[in-house]
Amino acid sequence: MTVTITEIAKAAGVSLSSVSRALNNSDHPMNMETRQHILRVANELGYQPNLLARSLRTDRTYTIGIIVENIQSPFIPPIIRGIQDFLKPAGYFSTIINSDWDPHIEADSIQSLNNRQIDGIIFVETWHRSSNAVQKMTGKPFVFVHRLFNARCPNSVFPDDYGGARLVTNHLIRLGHHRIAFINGPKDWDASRNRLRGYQDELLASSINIEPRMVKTGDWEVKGGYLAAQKLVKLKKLPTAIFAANDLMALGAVYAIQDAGLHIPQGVAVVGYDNRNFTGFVRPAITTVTLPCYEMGEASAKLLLDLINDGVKENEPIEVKGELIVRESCGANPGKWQFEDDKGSSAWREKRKDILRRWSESRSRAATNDGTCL
Amino acid sequence: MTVTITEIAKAAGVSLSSVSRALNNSDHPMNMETRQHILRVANELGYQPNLLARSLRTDRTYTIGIIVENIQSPFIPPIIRGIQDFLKPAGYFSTIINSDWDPHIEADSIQSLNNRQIDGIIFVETWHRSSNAVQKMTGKPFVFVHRLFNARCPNSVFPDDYGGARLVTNHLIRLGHHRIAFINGPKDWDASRNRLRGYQDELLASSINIEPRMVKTGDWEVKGGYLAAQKLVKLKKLPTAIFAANDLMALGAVYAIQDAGLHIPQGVAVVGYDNRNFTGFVRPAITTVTLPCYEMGEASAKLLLDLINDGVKENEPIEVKGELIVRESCGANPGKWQFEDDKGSSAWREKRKDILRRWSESRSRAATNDGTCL
DNA sequence: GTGAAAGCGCTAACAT
DNA sequence: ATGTTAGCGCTTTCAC
Repeated sequence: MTVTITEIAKAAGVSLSSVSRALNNSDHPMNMETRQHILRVANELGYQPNLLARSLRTDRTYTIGIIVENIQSPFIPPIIRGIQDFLKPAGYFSTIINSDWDPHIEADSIQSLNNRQIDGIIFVETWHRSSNAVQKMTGKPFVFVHRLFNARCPNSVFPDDYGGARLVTNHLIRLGHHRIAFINGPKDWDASRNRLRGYQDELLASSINIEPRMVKTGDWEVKGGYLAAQKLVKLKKLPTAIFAANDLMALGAVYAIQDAGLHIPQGVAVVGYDNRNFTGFVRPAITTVTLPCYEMGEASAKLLLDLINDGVKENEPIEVKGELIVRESCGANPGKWQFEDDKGSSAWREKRKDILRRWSESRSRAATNDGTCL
Repeated sequence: MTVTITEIAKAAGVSLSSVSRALNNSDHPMNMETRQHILRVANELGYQPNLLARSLRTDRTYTIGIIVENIQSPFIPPIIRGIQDFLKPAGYFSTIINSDWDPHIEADSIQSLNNRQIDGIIFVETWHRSSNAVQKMTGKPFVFVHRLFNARCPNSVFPDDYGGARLVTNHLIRLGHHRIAFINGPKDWDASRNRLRGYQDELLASSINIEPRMVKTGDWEVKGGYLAAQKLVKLKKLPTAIFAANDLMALGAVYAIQDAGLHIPQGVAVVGYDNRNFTGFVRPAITTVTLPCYEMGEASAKLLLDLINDGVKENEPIEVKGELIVRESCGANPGKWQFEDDKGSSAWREKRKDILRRWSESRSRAATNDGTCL
């Protein structure tokens, strides 16, 4: 018993087109009273538009596809949330697909999304060229966000890893460190290259020698950080600070330093990168730079919307800056540290205040829930 | 220049209906050769079906809605992944919406999803009755998964918190512990109630007295675990083991025990609950029980599919069991511990092997990428 | 076994 | 300012 505009037309004693015009707030000239009348009738009948039918006519679904590596990866959910928060006011929904790094799955996904007539696609954490797949896009716009290799391409959004690394290095130098070691990620990653460059350039800017033996390569994991730091701690001239290119390796470095009988930050200071959730509640809490996932999500959504609406084909790549989060492990906050809850990314924290208020309201309502459901 | 079945019909010299029948593998009787011919022509023309148009006719979109509290919450992504992995072979896509615990947002979301003619909805981590909202569902099936309060309702999937707590308590008793303390979550949560019951029943089953002073209430966060354990450590008769109702509180307990100058697990053993990612790489690595998110996702997807296809209205609630993950903090693995990577939930690990293989293949391809994109 | 035709619910020319 | 009509691309009854 779904009510259609035909029903409304009959009930209101007008034509289909008038109903359509009223409901869509069309700029076609129209009598204010009939419009009000139609709206009232639609409301009384409990009209719900069939967006499928509308989309079939208008060639716009207000749905985008988000193709991610794996929704369980740590950086993906905040990126998605940024996208969705930006897209929601514009009336867009999003369909999320995991590619598991598989070009075939990715190609199939693109095709399926196209068959569903989506308005555009955001690729999150991909790297390959998807050339075959993208050709099937039949002219729909698409955007890359946090592309892990060769990040700089048109219509893409990526983190300012170079700037973030300079932030960290500068912070350590200001704290008086001159012997700063660097534990990098695998060499072929853009993030590794850019963070290394930032580290080096900032040392140069302060006229500090870059010593190759102070730079080790890890694997992005705790273990790699541990092994690298173990070597650093055995150097004749000990580094006074270690900058790890991500938080997991920073944690590994912390362990290696502790196992060597040294204290953090007094013996060796440690800084990480990414602002993973655990950095706020491990001991010592780890100073780091945010990987601005939420903000990258927002930026990519904005970019896609521009592409959909304006038809500008090629935009400059967009670089999003991270923010230094000073905790215990760098030594800048001696004795001042308190536990930090496990509450997600930084731009998100702003939004969260509001949500927390609603949550507690809702909670009190739930407490009086009689236990039956529905 | 999109090609439609009309095009195909012309090119193949047959009627629309034949094309449709051929493409849909209809069971309508049909000449094998014409079918083959049509399929060939469709393929040559690069035909892509317009699923919107099909759905408008068939009243089935092969799309479901997933309404989550917040996609950034730790347990949500693995649940989503479980849902999507189960739904994918059946050809379903999913649209994800954040409700931020707000009943109004939830109601709006349900309405929007209905307007888009989705086939069903999975509610993830909700609790309120959504009564107004659900009435707008116009008969579409829906399922609750990991409902946080009053979990047991028809067509719902929830974790076996009771059984998990018994698993932990039994494990500790077998390790020789008799004085086992419990740090619970806030009292009004189902998870708190059920985990407490499991703890108590397992003690009773081993004829161990339940001492009220051994049970403290926390806030699910590191800080609450810390404060609760601080009190426990000051008791005249020290507990030899502390079971915290989640991993964050277990970590807080670890800190409190360490701050009291005791060792883990020799002085006091600690066990958590949930199997959060950090439990594998903090020191000591925390023994815990998995919250079976991925599996709950799968179960809820299966349930929804049954609801969509069979029209059975009310199914028994489904309880999903967790699994004990023995690490360092309980003392069962002295000296055997190695770093554990940050790699997500347990059922997921199985699937991951395959994916990792594809990743490395893909990586080598990426390494030879010339840097241009698209 | 094949084709003609109706219509899913809606929008947008094109009339009036 | 309102109404009539022709589709969007597809499935499915109904006729032959």
